[in-house]
Amino acid sequence: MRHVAALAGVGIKTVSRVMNDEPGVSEATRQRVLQASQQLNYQLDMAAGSLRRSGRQTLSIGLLLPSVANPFSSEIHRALEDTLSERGIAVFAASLDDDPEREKALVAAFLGRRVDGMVLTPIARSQAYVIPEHSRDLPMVFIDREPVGIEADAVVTDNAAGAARAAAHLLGHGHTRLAYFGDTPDIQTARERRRGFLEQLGQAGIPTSTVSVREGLRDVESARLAALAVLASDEPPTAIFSSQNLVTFGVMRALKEMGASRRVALVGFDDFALADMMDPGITVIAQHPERIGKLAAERLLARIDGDDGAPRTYVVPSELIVRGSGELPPSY
Amino acid sequence: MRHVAALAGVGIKTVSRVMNDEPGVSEATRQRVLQASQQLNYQLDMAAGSLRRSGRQTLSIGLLLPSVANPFSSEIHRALEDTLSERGIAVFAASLDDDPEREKALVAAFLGRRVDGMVLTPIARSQAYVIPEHSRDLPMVFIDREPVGIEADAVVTDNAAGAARAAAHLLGHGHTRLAYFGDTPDIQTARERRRGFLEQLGQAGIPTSTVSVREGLRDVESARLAALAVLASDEPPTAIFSSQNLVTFGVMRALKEMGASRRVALVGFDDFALADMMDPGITVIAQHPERIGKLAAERLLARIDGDDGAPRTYVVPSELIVRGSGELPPSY
DNA sequence: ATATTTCGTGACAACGTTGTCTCATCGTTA
DNA sequence: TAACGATGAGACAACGTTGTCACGAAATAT
Repeated sequence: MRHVAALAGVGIKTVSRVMNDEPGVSEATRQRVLQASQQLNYQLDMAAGSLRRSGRQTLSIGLLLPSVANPFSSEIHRALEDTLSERGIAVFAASLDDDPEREKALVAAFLGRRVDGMVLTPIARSQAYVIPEHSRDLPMVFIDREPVGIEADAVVTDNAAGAARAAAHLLGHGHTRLAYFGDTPDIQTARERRRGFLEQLGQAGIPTSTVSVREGLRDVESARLAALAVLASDEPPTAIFSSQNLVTFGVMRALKEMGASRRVALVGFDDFALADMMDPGITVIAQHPERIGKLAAERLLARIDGDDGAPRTYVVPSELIVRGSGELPPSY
Repeated sequence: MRHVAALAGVGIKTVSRVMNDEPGVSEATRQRVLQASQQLNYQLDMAAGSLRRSGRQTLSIGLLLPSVANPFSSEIHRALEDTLSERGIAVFAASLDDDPEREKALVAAFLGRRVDGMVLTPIARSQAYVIPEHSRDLPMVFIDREPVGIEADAVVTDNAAGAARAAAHLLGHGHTRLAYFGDTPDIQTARERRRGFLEQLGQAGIPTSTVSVREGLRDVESARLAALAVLASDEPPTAIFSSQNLVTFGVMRALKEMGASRRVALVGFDDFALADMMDPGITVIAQHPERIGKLAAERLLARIDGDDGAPRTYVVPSELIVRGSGELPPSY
C-alpha cells in the first residue's frame, strides 16, 4: 500500500479510502490511486485489515464435515457456499473421518484463523470443549446431529419421523415381518432412525422382539454380509429398512446376489443418484441437504449479525420417494 | 496475548516464545505461561503472526472446483486435504459453476486472503490474468484442464488415451457403427476425448463421417434426448461412447426406455457409484481423482517449498473397467 | 467582509504478533 | 578474583491495514 501511495503521490490513508470505496476522496485523486494500484497489481490484505478494523471480521467461516467427499456432505457444503458467497464469505472445509481428536484439532485450526463462525457436524461425545469460544460469542451452527454438552443452534433432518414414515409405508403394503439395518447407535441420527422405525411398528402392534435389528453397520460390505445372513434365516423378513446410504447399498447387493430384489421390499434412508435406475427403483426417505445447508448458513449469518435469541434446533423434513422397491407386497 | 503475559507476570515476547515452542524459556516460566494461557483460553492469532513473520505464510490455500458437490471434484478435494493437512494447511474451497467471471472473482478473493498457493480448475478462456501473481511467486497448480495463456504446473487425466482405449475396446468387440456423445467442445477435456476416440477409429479404418457425433450435451436430459434421436435413426449405432458422467446417465436412461440396454454397447468416461449394479454393469474409463488430488497437492507443496523448475504437466492414466455394457456384441 | 461549515487529505496510533537487540544474572574458566 | 560466555527475559520496532483526529482550503452563511 505504501508503494501505491508513493506512486500516486498521496498518503496511505487515501489509498485505503479508495480501496474500500470510502467517501471523501476527490474523483481526480481516486483515479490516480486506482491507476497506481493497477499498475502495481496491488490488492488489499484482508488479514491486516481485519486486524485493525473494528468488529474484526475475517469474512471466512469453518465447515467441518464427516468427509468433503461424502455426497450428502458436499451437497450441504455447496448450499452453504451459495448462501455465504453472496456476502463474500469464504469457506474453510475439512473432513473429520469419525475422529474426535481430529474434530478438536480442526476446530482449533479454525479458531487460530479467526473464522467469523463455524458449521460443524459433531462426532465427539461432547462438544463442551467449545463452550469458551461459543460464549465468547463465536457463532456456531451444528448440522445433521445435535451437539451434546452445549447449547447451540442445530439444523437436523426429522430422522425419527422419516424412519416412522418408512415403517408406516411398509406396514401399509401389508408387511409384518420387518428388519432394521442400521449404522452404529453411537451416532445420534442412527439412534433416532431406529427409534422412529421401531416405535411406529410398536404402534401398529408389532412387538420389537419380532423385528430383526442389525446395527453397527458402517460400510457396504458389513451391511451386505448382515443382509445375507438375515435373509438366509428361518423366517426371513419380507421387508427391510436401511438407515443409511452405504447400508442400503450393501442390502441391495445382497438382494441382488440372492435374486431377491423383487421379492423383498426395501426402503432406504437417504436418497442417492441413479436410485430410480435400479431394478426395481429404490424407494427412499430423502433428506434435503441443500435445505439443511441453506438454513444453516442463514442461521450462522443471523448469529454473525448479532442475533442473540435462545439457541434452537431446526428440523428439516424428509420426504418419501416411491420408486418400486418399497411397494413390493410381502411374499412368504 | 497481553493479558496472558500480564497474568503470568512475564513479557509478551516470552508468551510468544512459549506458544511457538521456541527455546530459551525456563521450565518454570513456561509452565506459568501455559497455565495462564489455558486459564484465559488463549490461542495464537495466525493472521497477526503471518503479518510479521518472515516468509509470511498463512498456511492456507485456495481450491477452485467446478462444484464442491460434484463427486469427481470432491474426491480431488478430499485427496488434497489429506495431503495438505499433514502440514497444517487449511483449504478454502469454492465452486465455479462454469462462470469465468466467478473464476476471476474467486481468485481475487483468495489473493486478498493471502493464500500460500492455489489449485484451480480453469474455465475462463485464458488464465493470463493471473500472470502477475504467478510470476510474483504465488504457487499455482491447475487440475483437470491445462491452463491457457500462462505457464504453470498442471495435473490432468490422459483424456485422449483413455477415449482411445474405449474406442479400441468397442472395436475389439466387433463394433463398426459407433456414436460419440460428448460435452461441449469448449472444454479442453471434451475436445481431447473426442479426438482420442475418433483418431483411434480412424486408425482402424473407420471414417469419422460414419460416426454419429453429438456434442454440447451438458446434462442428463439433453444427453437422453440426443441418444433417443440417434437410436431411432435409420442406421443406429451398435455402440456408444459417452464422454462424461451426466452424458452417460442420459444415454443409460434412453437405452432403458427403448429396452435397448442389452442390445447397444456403452462405454462411459468417468466411473460412478453403483455402475456395477446396473443391468448390465456399465463399462467405464475410470479417472483417478484421488491420484490427481494427491499429485496436485504434492506439486503445490514442492512449489511452496521453493521448487522453481520449469512448469510441467503431469498426466494421470485412466483405467478401463469392464462390467458388461461395453462387451455386448454388435446387433444389427 | 468575516465567521462558519464542509471537504479532501494526511499524520499517527493501534490491531496482535514476531524479529532483533539489549540487558541482567549466573556459572565457568583462566 | 576477574573476565567471560551462556542463559533467560523484556523493550521496541515492524508487518499492512484502518480508526481517529487534526489541518488547510474552499464553499457557504452571516
